[in-house]
This record gives sequence, structure tokens and C-alpha cells, in this order.
Amino acid sequence: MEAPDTKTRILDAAESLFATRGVEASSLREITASAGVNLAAVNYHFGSKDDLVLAAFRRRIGPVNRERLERLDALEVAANGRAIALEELVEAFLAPSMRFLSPDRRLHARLLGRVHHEAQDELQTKLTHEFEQVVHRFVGALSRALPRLGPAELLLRGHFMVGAMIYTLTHLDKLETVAPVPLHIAADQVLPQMIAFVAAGLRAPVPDRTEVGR
Amino acid sequence: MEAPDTKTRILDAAESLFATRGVEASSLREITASAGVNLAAVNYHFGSKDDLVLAAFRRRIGPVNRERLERLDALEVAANGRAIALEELVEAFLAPSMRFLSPDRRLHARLLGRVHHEAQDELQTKLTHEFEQVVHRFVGALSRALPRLGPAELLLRGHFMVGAMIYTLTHLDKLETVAPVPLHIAADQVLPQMIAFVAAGLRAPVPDRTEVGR
DNA sequence: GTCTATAACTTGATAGAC
DNA sequence: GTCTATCAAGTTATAGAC
Repeated sequence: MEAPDTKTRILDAAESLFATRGVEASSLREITASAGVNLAAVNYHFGSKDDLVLAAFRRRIGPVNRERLERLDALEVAANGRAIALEELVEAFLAPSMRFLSPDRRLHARLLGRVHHEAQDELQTKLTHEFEQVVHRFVGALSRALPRLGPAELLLRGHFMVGAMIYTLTHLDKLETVAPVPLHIAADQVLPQMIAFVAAGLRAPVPDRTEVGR
Repeated sequence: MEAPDTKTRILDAAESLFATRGVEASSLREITASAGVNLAAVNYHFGSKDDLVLAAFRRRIGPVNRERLERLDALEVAANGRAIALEELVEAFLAPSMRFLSPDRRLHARLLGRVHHEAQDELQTKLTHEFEQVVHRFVGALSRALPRLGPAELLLRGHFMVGAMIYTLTHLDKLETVAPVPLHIAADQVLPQMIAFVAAGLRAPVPDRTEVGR
């Protein structure tokens, strides 16, 4: 279980730096120095910095989205045409990424959260494509579980869910810093709290539109 | 209403580039070219790039947090010792930043959302300080409105609220792109939907801890 | 596959004339 | 206050020896 190959060492070092400092702020020199490999190895193994960035993100996104779809498949098979409980859907979506909140995988969490903020131009396009199927399948499943919501309301609330998830992936450790009271939040408490929060939010009655017309 | 001074033109150009491309990816040359001013003007008026970044962020954060505190003050005076409705508290927190979702101020929204993702080191420290009072006051008010939640649950759920807010500030325009159905989301529909979602999420019963022990 | 050396370029910052 | 010119240091990328 020791001595990973050069390609993996570069990916690990890049992930760590991208996650903590950001992609733009991480130079190939820092990455290769941290990985203990030669500067030229990046271009040999990946082609360019952009391709390294893409590979680093894809390494984490792929398994998470695959598990989301597997869980959704399993739920739909088990439901056998009947309705799926909202909490189950939400858990199928959230749990695969929330696993990264365990202390030894916080870097993966931060990287995953940064996907949506750091990517630009074609990188953005390529990464967005990785989420297409997940978005399509879960939007469909959620709209069946929440037939009272119109399409705009549903998408907006799904958006809130994603926002809560991403911010938790990137900033959960900071929560303990910012807290007025010293406090420890157990990693395995986060997912159930988040499922409860999001499911209740998704189910909330549609607000009266004339009420907030200011 | 024409010809702002050099300092303002730099801030406007910097805001636009920081919001769209990010801080690290925006060079002083791009900023000054876009502002139509000389490269050396940045160092003359702001001292350094870091100080420009700080000024650009502070210009948007200040008024938003001031309004949050004013609204909370007003609610507490009106309540006169009695309980404040949860929806009112949530609106006092969210409304000041959500105002930036109007079409002509999307850049301000994106910049505000980036505060929490781009800042590093001392910049991070300085900007975090800008939020201290808001966090302290709203945590107090929310815990009085939600006496059933323990401190860890409350902070975690407040964290989810902040995540939903930030992601909406930065990515609302992308929601319309990603939507499986073509769709238009009116900017003034977002705030009431978000208040309903967040208030319901905050009020959700605390989940049974043994249930999700996997 | 790994290394050194270097090319070609961009970056933030400043000295000094106007 | 605004400009030009320039510096020193950093960047990605690559050619070519081993």
C-alpha cells in the first residue's frame, strides 16, 4: 500500500493544493515539488495544466455521481412503480458526497465543492457534462415525489439543496471556527441533519406570491 | 451621472472581472485596460492588488451587513421582548443580499458570493471579521426563535441557509441553462421561495440519531 | 520515464518624467 | 494624478540528454 506511481502522486498533490489554495493559485512548480517529482512530469503524464485540473476533478466526481445513480436505480426498483419517499431520494443524492466529510477525506470534499466555483470556459463545459445525467434523473424523480411544485419551484429548491451541500463540503471545518460557542460537529451527524433540513424545505408550501411584492 | 473618478472606475472593472473570472485569474493589466486607466493607477490609489481586492469586496459587503443589522434591530424593537417570527428573521438575513439578483446587479451578487471561496490568509481573516457581528446577532436571535434546537444543530442549519444563499448569488443564472425544460425564473420570486425553504428546513424535527448509523 | 536547461511570456510593483 | 519604461520574479511548456 506504499509508493504510488508518479501519475497518482501528482494527482494527490494537485488535489491537496487545488482544494486549499485554488486552481489558479497553485503552480505546477508547487504541485511537483509537493509530489516529489520532476516539473516536466506533469506535461509528460497529463499534457498540460488544464488537463491535470480536469483529471483531478474527474477522479472525485465520477465515483460520486455513479453512486448517486446506482442508489436511485435501487430505489426505483424497490419502489416498483409506487412513490419513493422524499427522504430516500434526498439521501441518495447527498450521501455519496457527504461521505467525504470524514476527517481523512476533507480534501476530497473541498475539491468536490470547488468544481462549481473554479472551473472556467471549456473546463466548465466538460465538467458540467459530468452532472447532466444526475441532474436529469433526480429532477424527474423529485418532481414525481413533489407533484404540487411547478417546474420553476422545483428547480429553485433543488438549487438550494445543491448550495447547502456544496457549502458544507467546502466550509464545514470553518463552521467550528466561526461558532460563538466552542463546539464539535461530528461528521456523521451532518448527513441526517441535512436530509431533514432539505426534505422539509422541499416540502414547504409554495409561498403566496402577492405577499412579498415589495 | 457620468464619468466616475479613476478609483471608482478601477473598482467597477475589478468587480466585473473578479465576479466572472475570479480574483487570481484577473490581472491588474486586464483590470486597468477594462477600466480605461493606466496600469500604475492601481498602486497609486490602492497600494497593491491585495488592497484592491479587499476594497472591492468591502464595497459590497458593508451595506449588506449594515442592512441586515438594521432589519434585525427593527424586528427586535417591534417585538418588544416577545418572540420574533422565524420567517421575519430569515427575511432580515436574506433580503439584503438577494436584492442583488435583479438583472442589473448580478455582478454584485456574484462578487458577494465569491467572498467565501476566493479569500485566502489575511484577506480571509479581514473579511471574516466583517461578518462577525452579523453571525453573532443572528445566531442569538435564531436560537431564541428555535428553542428546541441544540447549539450544534442550530449552527449546522444556519450553515445550510448560508450555503443556499451563496450558491444562489453565484449560480442562479446557470440554473436556467442547466434546466431540462426551458424556463425563466423571475428574480423577485427567489426570495420568497428561499424564505419558505429555509424556514421549513430550520423548523424540521431533529432526526433520530440511531436511524442513520450506517 | 525522468531529468536539466531554457524558451517565451505574464505577473505585480515602482522609479521618475510630466 | 497620470504616464512610460522597466525590473525582478514568477508562469507554462518543451527540446533534448540520459
